[in-house]
Amino acid sequence: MSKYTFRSIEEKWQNYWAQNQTFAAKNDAVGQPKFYVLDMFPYPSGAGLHVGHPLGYIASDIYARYKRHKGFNVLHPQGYDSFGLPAEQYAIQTGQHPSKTTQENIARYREQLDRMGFSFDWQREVRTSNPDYYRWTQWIFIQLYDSWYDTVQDKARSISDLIAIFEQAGSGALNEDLNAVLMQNLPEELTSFNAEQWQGFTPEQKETILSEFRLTYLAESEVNWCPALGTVLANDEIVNGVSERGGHPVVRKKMKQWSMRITAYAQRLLDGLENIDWPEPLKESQRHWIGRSQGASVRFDIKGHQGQIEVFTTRPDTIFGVSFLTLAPEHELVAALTTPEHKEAVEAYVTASAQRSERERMADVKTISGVFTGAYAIHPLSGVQLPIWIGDYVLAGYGTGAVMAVPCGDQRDFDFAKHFDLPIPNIFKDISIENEAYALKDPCIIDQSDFLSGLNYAQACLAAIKALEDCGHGHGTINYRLRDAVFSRQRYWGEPFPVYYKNGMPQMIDPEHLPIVLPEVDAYLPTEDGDPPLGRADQWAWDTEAHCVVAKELIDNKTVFPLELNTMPGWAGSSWYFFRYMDPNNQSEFASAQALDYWGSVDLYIGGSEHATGHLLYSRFWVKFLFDRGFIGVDEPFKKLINQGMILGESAFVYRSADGKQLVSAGRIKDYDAQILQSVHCDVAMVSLTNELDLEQFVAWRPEYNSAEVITEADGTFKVKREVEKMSKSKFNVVNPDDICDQYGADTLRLYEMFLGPLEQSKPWSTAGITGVHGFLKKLWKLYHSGDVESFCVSEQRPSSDALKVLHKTIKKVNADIQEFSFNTSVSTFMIAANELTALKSNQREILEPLAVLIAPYAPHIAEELWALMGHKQSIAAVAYPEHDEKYLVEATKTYPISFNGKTRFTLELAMDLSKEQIEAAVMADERTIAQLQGGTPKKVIVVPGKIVNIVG
RNA sequence: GCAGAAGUGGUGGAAUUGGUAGACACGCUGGACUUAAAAUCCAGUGGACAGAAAUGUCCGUACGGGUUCAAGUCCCGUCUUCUGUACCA
Repeated sequence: MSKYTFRSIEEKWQNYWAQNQTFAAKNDAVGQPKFYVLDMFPYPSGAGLHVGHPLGYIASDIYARYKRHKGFNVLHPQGYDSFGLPAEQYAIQTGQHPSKTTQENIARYREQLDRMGFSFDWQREVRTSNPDYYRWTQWIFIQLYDSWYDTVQDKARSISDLIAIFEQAGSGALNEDLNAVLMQNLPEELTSFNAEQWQGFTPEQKETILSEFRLTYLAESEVNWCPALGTVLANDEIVNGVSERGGHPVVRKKMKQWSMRITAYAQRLLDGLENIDWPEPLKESQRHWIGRSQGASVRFDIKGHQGQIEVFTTRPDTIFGVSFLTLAPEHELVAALTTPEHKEAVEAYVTASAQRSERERMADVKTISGVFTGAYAIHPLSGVQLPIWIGDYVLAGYGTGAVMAVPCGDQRDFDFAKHFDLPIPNIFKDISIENEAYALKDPCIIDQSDFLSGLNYAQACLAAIKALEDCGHGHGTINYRLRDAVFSRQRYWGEPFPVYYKNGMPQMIDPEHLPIVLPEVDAYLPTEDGDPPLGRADQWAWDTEAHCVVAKELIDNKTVFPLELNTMPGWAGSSWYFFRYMDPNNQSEFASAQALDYWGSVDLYIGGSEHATGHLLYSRFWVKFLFDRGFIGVDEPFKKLINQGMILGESAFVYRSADGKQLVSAGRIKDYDAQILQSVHCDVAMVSLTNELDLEQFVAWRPEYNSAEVITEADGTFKVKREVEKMSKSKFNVVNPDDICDQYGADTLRLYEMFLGPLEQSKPWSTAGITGVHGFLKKLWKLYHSGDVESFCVSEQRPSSDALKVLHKTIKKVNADIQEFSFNTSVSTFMIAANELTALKSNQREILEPLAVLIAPYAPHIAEELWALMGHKQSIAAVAYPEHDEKYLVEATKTYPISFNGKTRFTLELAMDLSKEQIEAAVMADERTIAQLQGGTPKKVIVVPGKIVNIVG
């Protein structure tokens, strides 16, 4: 009866927690502090969970349980990021509806998660593909569409405010930044208008202007289009200019797509990083992604031409070092500028670089290429004529797609100038630019630069900007690398847009008629015309009278209109899900003000670092937007973030000869020419802990080796070679947590995953050490049991001071460890405690009750069982976490009374813990120090066994 | 190239943040129990040298310097490995 039967214990308590709603969070806990612990929710893939997935969940669960013991009202929910590509790919191949696949996968995930004893509040589960959920994703989209960013108040406001401004005062009421927006993309007649002119614009003209301000807008943007596959590909789906799957050619194609104006928030996204507790590397990569650089915008007039070329530079101090301009091949002025005699060469160059993929261009940085346009720009300060070149080292996507080339100060400009034999004026005093450009800003003086000569970098920048502003050819500015985010996907399995088109203009559907539910289609592929999969839906038109989705054939462009065919990207649903957990069943709002106010932001967020510039940036953007518009009260979603490391797999390789006729054991490969041997993955399930392969199983799995000659080790075994790789189905190195739970139990799995090493570090999975952790749990169990029959036995006697010391030492360490997220060392601490208490044969209630609570966050099942055996009726989850008492830890203090020569007493503060005997021996042994000791009471005495090293004070 | 993190026994990893390096665990070796195996328990386990033994001495935290009574920890330089990112003007 009383062996540690983990299977039945774990099942019992998992059922108990589910039935009693032990971990339900309250939205109205008066007077109780709240704590919100969140995991990055998973995409439910068909492969199920492997042992790497739970690592972060175990850590967050320990913390959540710990906080409950500490008296917090803890919100610890879980859900699914259930829109996504794999389910759609599977649908394309099999015709099975992605929603069915997704539901099956979720069921499997849930089963696996339940076995590990997580304290999730499942009442609050959310799924991004659920219409009740994406209804609010659509709602947020509409709010973004109905908003603009006011750079004066530095926040998003309703678009109706902007319309009111235009109606009252026209575009003149806008500040400089906002006016610049008007100048950028609009036809000239719309760039400046007064109130009457605004009133006179057609609705289309008004909309064209407004869409320059809306936080989500339709724009022509470039995509990677693969005609053969009939779909758009992401950058990482393209390898060497052809599609990863099938190797079909990919072209860049402009398509009308929704974009998110995240650039409006660039500065605030940067500033916000200062106030959140995130790992520095992750903040660093967000900073880099946002890529703020300060400099100047300079406009060059063009000889014999109307327009201007605008460039961005971080070095306005080098303005007199400019010897030519370079445009990106895609620059809009290229065609207009090029003189007839250079037309042919320029066109050839532009076509050639258009055919090179972006990746190719980036990879190939060494080759210098370019072509002269025949046109000249006028230097705004000196009036000198500067040749205008085209070069593909200038990127269309950064800055203005044009640079002022300063060969003496920039290595790329220098190389370009050398290659095409362009002048390289030196504007740095006493610095040689014979062989390379001088790119440093600091210890140099500007020379040969008119009024800038003699100034240093900072002075020259200010003076140059002032001069440019005075002559109307530039101004100081800040440039960001961050681009607006394309928000349309030509896919089926994503949120439909709440948008229909009236005369080609997008219209939002009234939020009260949401959700717009994903329609049925006959296949999950694009249409023959290249429309996205939603183009196949029959029921896909909007009836503006009945306010519902109707059949496409009813479209009459009077009351029934076509709906948007794109869907939203994966990050749409994941950018706000953490708010939905607060009030998951709300039918009238995405969450109630009361719930949002109570829970605020996520106190602790645990997940992988791969989301640094995706999910974690977009979420911050949406949260700041929702904050601006007054829907929520916080402007950062995640106060503290921890990246758990990845658990890697240990792949196993079998060596075979190239013709497959021989299999060679790992220890014998040195006898063979390495050239002719190949390694192939084999399933780790067929390999023992000593790397021995079960050949029978292997041959059954791979019958092609049925007749192969097997070269074994001397002892007749066949060994594989191990290598650490990412865990993946295709590498046959996946370890399923279910198997571990079957063999050792969930508590062992939880402790072992923590024991493997620091949470934030990546580490290979190896089952080798798991028996140690399992043995510890058995030892713990035995502490509460006695005798040969191992019956439950806890003594009511007072424990010894040694036992109390062990307990309080453990309490102190574990409390400190949890607060620092060093879960690995607290597992060791538990093991030490169990060893010491076993040695002391200490089984008193006063020791064993706190011990059970202490371990409950880590190994909740066994803790609950022991707690119940000790006669408690309520779950251990509600018990206060033990606090240590210093009085049991006397030896940890560093103050010792010392007497020698029979009479004198001193109180010494020591640099390390030593016994009284050791200190006295040291004092007596060191005659040199006795005089010093007699002179007063030293502050600090450095003692190592046997001698005193130093006395301070 | 740039940025960030790291380098400790056969292995995973500890080290109170400057105080006896190698906790804890795996593995290995020996022992107890057993007909035997498994399980369990006990002991040993960084290296070298000396000793029958307890024990002692020296060397040891990637490498080379430095600061300090004292350095895995702090400073300078070098090497290596990961992880991002990249013609960013």
